[in-house]
Amino acid sequence: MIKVAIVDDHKILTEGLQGLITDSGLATVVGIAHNAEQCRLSIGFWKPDVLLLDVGLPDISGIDFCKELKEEFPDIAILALTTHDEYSIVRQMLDSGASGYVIKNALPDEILAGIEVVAAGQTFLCHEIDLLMKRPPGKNIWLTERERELLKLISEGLTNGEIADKIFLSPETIKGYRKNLLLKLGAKNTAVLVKIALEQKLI
Amino acid sequence: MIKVAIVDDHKILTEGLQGLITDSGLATVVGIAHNAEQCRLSIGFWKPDVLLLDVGLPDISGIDFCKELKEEFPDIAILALTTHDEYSIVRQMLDSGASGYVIKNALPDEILAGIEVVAAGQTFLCHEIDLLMKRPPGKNIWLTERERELLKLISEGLTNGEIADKIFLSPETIKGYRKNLLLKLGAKNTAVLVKIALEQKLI
DNA sequence: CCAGCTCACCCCCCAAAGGGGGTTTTTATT
DNA sequence: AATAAAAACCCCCTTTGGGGGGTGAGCTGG
Repeated sequence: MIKVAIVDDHKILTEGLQGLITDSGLATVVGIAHNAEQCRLSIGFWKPDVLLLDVGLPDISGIDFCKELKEEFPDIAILALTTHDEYSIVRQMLDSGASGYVIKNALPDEILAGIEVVAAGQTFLCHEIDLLMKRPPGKNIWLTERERELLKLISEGLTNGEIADKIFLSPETIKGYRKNLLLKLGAKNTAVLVKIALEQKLI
Repeated sequence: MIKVAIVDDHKILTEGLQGLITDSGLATVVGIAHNAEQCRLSIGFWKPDVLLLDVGLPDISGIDFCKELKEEFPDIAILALTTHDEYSIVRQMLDSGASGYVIKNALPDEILAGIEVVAAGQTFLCHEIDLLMKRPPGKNIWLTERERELLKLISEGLTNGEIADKIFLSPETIKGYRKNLLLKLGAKNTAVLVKIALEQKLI
């Protein structure tokens, strides 16, 4: 029997999930946490095979928490369970060591299928996310470290000069990055740039 | 016995909720819909006393749907159930006729309490939202129709001149609005303005 | 009735952003 | 060894934005 632990701050959802998983006969729920801290304290006792992990935790980003868990417990398969359907989030979760990704409005069966597949050591994406990840390249935006950093500072309202001072680069360089970001995201100006950045959760 | 219907696209959550409500003995679940269209078709048969309504429906905005339902069925008490904890969303839901507002990570008991209170014709806000709404004025941002319109156009990348042409005002007037928005939202420039607008869900 | 708000309008001035064109060096990946 | 991509840098020129002032009409609620 597959041992599953759930980390999600929506109490109603975790209860629903627990019922769903238990009734399926596929797995047992060995533990539930409503934030990362609770999970850290208990996961050693639970010893789950699969961890259902929400991305929007109250205390820390699910992406960072996934990285952290994978370092300490590389044998636990992590299945992301979240509302976010943006390429950037999915990619970051998978890069952080998640074995699968299921969105919350998927069919209950998909979650069970996901648990089964990742427990077997394979990768699982729910239908909608699978389609998303397979879109023609260019449709899904991906930025470099530097670009993401710049985008963050721009969205915080820093001017080219201020950014230059902060990260010890020439203002002309910042200008270059800015132009490139406008091009990459297909934005007409800073307003649209910030809008797309937030909508696509690039920062 | 209070008759409750649920409209939410998260199937796992609706199942969990159904169990929770049924087990409480407080109410019965007379129907579940996963989008607005399903709800429209069935609500006449269900005749619920209380409708649990998600704000993030796949087909239409929960705010608009709430307005629509309240016009056709003014006797049904609507209890918003959502992840959003932004002032603007709460206020718009209440203005649209919702009798209560509960966030999804509230305790299950709060949802039951909410159902009971709104069924009795009163207003209910879960603890967190109650605190939010009672913050000192000025802390919660509220914009006029015009300001929201301008903010939307700005975030779509239109320049003052383009906006002026579009809504038949002088570019200088648009400039005035822009200055005022920066002041009201405490933004340093357009980048921050758009960021706050999206974060606070003002548009 | 008048204080307070919204909406609309106007001026000047300079800093910042955006469009156009470039170059070089480092660092992966094949 | 060759290619490609990322990272850093540079100049010119025009448009847009943001800071500082200000005006007046119209509506509303104490």
